[in-house]
Amino acid sequence: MTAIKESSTIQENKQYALEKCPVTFVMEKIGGYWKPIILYHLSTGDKRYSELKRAIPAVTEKMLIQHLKQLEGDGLIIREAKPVVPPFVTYKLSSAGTGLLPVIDAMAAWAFKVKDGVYTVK
Amino acid sequence: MTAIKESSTIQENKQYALEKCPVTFVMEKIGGYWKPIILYHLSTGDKRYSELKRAIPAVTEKMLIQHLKQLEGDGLIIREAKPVVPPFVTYKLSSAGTGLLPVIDAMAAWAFKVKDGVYTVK
DNA sequence: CATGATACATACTTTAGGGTAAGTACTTGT
DNA sequence: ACAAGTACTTACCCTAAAGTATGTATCATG
Repeated sequence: MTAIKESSTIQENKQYALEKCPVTFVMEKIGGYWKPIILYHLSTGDKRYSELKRAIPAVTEKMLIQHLKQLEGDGLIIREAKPVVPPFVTYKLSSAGTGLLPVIDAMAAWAFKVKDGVYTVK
Repeated sequence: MTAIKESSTIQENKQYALEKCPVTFVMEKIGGYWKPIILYHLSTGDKRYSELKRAIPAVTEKMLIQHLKQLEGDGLIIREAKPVVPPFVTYKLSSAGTGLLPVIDAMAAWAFKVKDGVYTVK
């Protein structure tokens, strides 16, 4: 989680967009590169950290926890750690995270329409 | 439109994500900072370039056309230029772009639920 | 006694996206 | 003759997000 410069225009614009545009607000939450994928994997049930890692082989560990932490910080997922060793940590969707599933579904529906040639894209 | 390095891992991962995850495919299309906002403004009807500019005062001209070109290139919007001087250019949603509106709506619905305290986020 | 599995952390580098500032071409209005 | 409005373009800079590489703690097992 990188430090942010409050003075930069990009941050001011971010502010503007967040106030003016609900969509941008959502993008802030699920815009990270691997976030939608993580959310998708959690939509099919709770997963351990290592399960997620194996499910998404292309992501690095740094990116995985970074996004998990952000999603947790944003209240979209819930982390549960059993105080055992070796560690046993599970992640699951919160109600807010579950509420995002219709968004994910709408996106997937559009993408599949594109794939099926209903729309001509790119 | 910046040149991209084909060799970079980020591009490889992009490929992976695009194939594996329909949501990421959508993000690619509407993930630009001002794209959702542009789409939103076009959802209420055709707009001239200058109208969009005035409607979104915080965006710079460079960003505005850059994103308009990308959206046009992706087939989400249609550009119509009348060969007159001063120029008269109109942008409107394509059918693919219109098909994205449910996604936008689902996002907005979620954002408003968060605002109304239905979910606890951040 | 050292290797593997668990779930991370941390220092450093790269890259893509976004922003700034300025210029272009053509015509109408003052 | 000069500013203003139209729709861009182009060269350069800066930053946030992504990636690389390596390290940590604890215990069980061969």
